[in-house]
Amino acid sequence: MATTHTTLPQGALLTPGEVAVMFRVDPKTVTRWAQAGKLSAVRTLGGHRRFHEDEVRQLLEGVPQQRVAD
Amino acid sequence: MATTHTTLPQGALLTPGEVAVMFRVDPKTVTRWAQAGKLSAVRTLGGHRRFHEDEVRQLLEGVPQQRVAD
DNA sequence: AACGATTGGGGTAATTCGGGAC
DNA sequence: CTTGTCCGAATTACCCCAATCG
Repeated sequence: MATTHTTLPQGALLTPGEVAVMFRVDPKTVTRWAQAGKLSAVRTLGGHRRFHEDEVRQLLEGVPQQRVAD
Repeated sequence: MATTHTTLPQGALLTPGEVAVMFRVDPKTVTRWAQAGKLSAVRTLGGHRRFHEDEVRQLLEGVPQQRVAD
């Protein structure tokens, strides 16, 4: 397979379980974050969520986000 | 406005493995999507499946019909 | 024809979903 | 107000091995 393929415009995707491990929370909590719009989610054709690794990493590193209310 | 896509130029074809990477799923899962009719598949003469890059990209961006908020 | 890598088909674990309550 | 756990049902992941791909 050649490496000159334009197949990943975004980046890697993470499963809910992987994100849960990174944040040390329950996968269900990650789901709630997605439902609350705090996390962007891509859906598989079966309805499962996949999260952008870049976004998760930024949130983990404490990159300044936009607070709703303080 | 209507479109002039009576005969869309068939873009590149993707292998099950490539589609699997894009969705962060197992290649077998992509096969099941094809069997379920959720994905249009082109068959090689040997029976292997190939998928339309355009269709896959659309599904990734989540634009089946109407989906704004989650 | 031979080769490594991928795919297909089948079966069986492991995740995830969704709702709802505590 | 957020998080973790419970449940049933659906989806997905990993195991095998034969066939196809390039």
